[in-house]
Amino acid sequence: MTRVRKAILEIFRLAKDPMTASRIMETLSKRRITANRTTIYRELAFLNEVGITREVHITGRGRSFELKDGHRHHLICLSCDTVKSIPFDEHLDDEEKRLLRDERFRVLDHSLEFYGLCEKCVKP
Amino acid sequence: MTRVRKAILEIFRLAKDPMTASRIMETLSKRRITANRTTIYRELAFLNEVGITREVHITGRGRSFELKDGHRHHLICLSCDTVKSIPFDEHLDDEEKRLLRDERFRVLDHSLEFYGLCEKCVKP
DNA sequence: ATCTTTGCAAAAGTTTTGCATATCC
DNA sequence: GGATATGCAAAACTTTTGCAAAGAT
Repeated sequence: MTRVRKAILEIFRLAKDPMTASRIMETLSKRRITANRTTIYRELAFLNEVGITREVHITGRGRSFELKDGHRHHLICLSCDTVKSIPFDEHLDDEEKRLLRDERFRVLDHSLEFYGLCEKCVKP
Repeated sequence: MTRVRKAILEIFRLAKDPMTASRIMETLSKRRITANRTTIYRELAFLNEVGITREVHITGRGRSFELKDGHRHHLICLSCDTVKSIPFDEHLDDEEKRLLRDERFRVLDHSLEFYGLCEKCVKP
């Protein structure tokens, strides 16, 4: 458990959104923590490999990462650009079973993002 | 309907996978069609804006694009790296209704990718 | 002492911008 | 002719690589 790793994990803990490499760099420098770009990319690769984080792709934000916890899906507001993470949806279990049966595809993981209007933006 | 646009649309028609900008550039040059990088990025942006294509993100492949047709979801094999597009799954309608009711989030679009093992790779 | 992480410099890869020219209808 | 598309050069941004030094257990 090293200096940079600790700092990055702390950022992930506080983050409400999936974080890109460059947002992590910005956040680190705001906190006056120096860390090289290379180190950050390597750390992100490491955290992914060992299964602490997972990769997320949101249109318009590029490659991002988030902690692996119960929140697997995302509600992305096209108007205010906020991202809300929501818990796993059981509907997909049925679909995954169907894919194994009909397509003979064994699902190991999935990624699901909803794009639309959040509560604040849907009203006005 | 111009030279480059026609060529790119033809590539999308023949493509079985979502295509990245650089794969489109490679394909064009294989066919001895000259087109500038800039033009390709602008053309991809245009096709997206007018709704002919849509953006797709597949982990390990970066930003890709595909024609908008009935095939909205993807089965991505983690072993042989092939991508199969499959039709829309109605299970999500229920989930989208639930999100409107419980989260007050109005879904306008979504992105769903399954990662796992395809028929060929699941056997051995 | 050994294995892992870090920094640095440099390269490779991706995407965007501004401006001038060509093409389309 | 006027709008739109294209090419070029350059810049900005993102990610990776190789090697040497520092840090962790």
